[in-house]
Amino acid sequence: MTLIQHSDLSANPDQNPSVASGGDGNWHRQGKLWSNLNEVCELLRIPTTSNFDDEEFLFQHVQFKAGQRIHTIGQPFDTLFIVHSGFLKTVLIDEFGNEQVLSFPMKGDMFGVDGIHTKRYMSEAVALSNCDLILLPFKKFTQLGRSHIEFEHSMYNVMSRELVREQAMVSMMGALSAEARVARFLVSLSERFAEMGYSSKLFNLRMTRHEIGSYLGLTLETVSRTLSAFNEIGFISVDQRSIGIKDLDALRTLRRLPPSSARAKAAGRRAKSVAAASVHQ
Amino acid sequence: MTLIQHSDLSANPDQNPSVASGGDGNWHRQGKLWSNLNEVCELLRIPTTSNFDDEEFLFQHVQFKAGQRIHTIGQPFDTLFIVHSGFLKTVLIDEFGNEQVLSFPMKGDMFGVDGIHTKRYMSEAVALSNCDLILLPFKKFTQLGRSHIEFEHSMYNVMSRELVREQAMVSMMGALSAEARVARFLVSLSERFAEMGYSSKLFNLRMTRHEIGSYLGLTLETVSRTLSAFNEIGFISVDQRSIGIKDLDALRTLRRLPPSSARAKAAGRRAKSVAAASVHQ
DNA sequence: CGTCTGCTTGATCAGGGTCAACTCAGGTGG
DNA sequence: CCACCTGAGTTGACCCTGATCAAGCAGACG
Repeated sequence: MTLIQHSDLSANPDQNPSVASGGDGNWHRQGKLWSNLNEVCELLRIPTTSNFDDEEFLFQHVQFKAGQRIHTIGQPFDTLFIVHSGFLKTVLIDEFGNEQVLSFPMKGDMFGVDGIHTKRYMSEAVALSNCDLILLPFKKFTQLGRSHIEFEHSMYNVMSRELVREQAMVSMMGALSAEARVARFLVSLSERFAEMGYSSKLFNLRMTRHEIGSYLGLTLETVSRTLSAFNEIGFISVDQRSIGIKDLDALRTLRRLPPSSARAKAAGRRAKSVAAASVHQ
Repeated sequence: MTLIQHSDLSANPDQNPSVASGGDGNWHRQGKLWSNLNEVCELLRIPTTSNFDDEEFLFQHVQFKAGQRIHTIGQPFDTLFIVHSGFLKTVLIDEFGNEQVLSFPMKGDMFGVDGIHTKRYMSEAVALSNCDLILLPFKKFTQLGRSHIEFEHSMYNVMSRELVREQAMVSMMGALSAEARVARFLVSLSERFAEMGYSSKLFNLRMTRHEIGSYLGLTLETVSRTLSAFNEIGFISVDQRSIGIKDLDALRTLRRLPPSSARAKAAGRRAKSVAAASVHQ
């Protein structure tokens, strides 16, 4: 079991968060317990033309503490989750217990979508910090799509966005060098923090080197070495979990190992090539 | 707009059947031009409780010849595609023009989903063989979801399935050795062919070694070498594009190949059960 | 018939995985 | 308060997997 250190906390993860019974009250310490549809859409960064201020649709919040598991692989699916605050990871566990990090959901991200297909979650979600999540019961979700047409579009939108993100991930894993992967990871983190209103120049990693490595298809040693190298070059400053971005542009355009050849070769087919390949060299 | 010769036809797929001729009629050589909702659902391998035999909803087919492009990156999105017959690839093109294969859509697969988010296709789809595709205008798609509830579920289903597939892809690229990737690729192809009613033991690859390599995050040389190695061991037989599966179970459980020194002996003894050999991690 | 593209195979080399030693921070308990 | 422990992180040494470079072959096609 190469599981997480806090597994003791998640000892009772079966206590289904979607129960939504107002009975025990220990999980609403943050005070904010419900969001309306407007807030949800805003959080998801999807445009809403009409006004959903009506209290007709309210969505419950649930809090998790760092280390707790939100859902596990194989658990029956009935709820989607939206991150209101906090940081998480979603992982796949292969046939022999090795975990593969798939994403690091943070404010405005949705997860649990992989459960729709088989009606069971195909991945596991774990809180990396204390989290405030919005529950989006799948039933309610589809109902909403029917009654509010633009919300329906939004949902397709979010799912499509996830798919595009995964595609970009595959592309990165398939083509980029270790340095380029780490660099892009830092850039995307920086941008994410900026979107969330935090500093894009100085932030704290919420995940371990091991988790970063798993996410990027690298070992923790390689991640550590690469960060050190960036630090020496002056691209960033590193102190444990604290990262300072010094030269974002360098990180953004960094690529070692130019995948070579294959260049014009690909366009070959009947050469209707659109491309307009912005060359950088 | 810089598209294929059929772009004019697909630009306006909602028109009634009588228009079908349209002028140049070379694309309806297969005779089958329209499918109803039942056929579409069956093709997508999603259960349908009710009966959609009504001719109310008909979906136009379009044929493409090998090498033709169905859509390109950046092209305005308005249509999803379902493969009725034939083989395709979808590719991402990075900033330097290198192509990364994302999937090999075949009968029953849907593609174009990545266009929903930004209203532009984020990938390019190319026919690897002559293809018969079903057009699913996104407008019609969402309308259907509203009027036929189980169809709506089905659509979420298909999108979720795609996402799960991508996740598995990421996991594979991040964790598996070259041999394991090629082995799994062959297994999944075999299973796909079985589903489609073809032989799972003997089939033809529709894609080049280069495309396989791109899909798996490997070079074409590595793919070629790995296939040759599998051939020597007796897992498969290879002759150019023709693949014969000899030991599916070995391929399925393979993680790492024994060193080439030991490999020669194994091959000599026709040893077949050495499959799940040395494991690391 | 020559050319082109796809495929195979060999030789070489380096990126990054593996193993190991060590430091550091935080938590625990005497 | 300090000794101790544990897990995260850093760094070095080594070496293996798979990329790169290169040569040769076969089938398709104008």
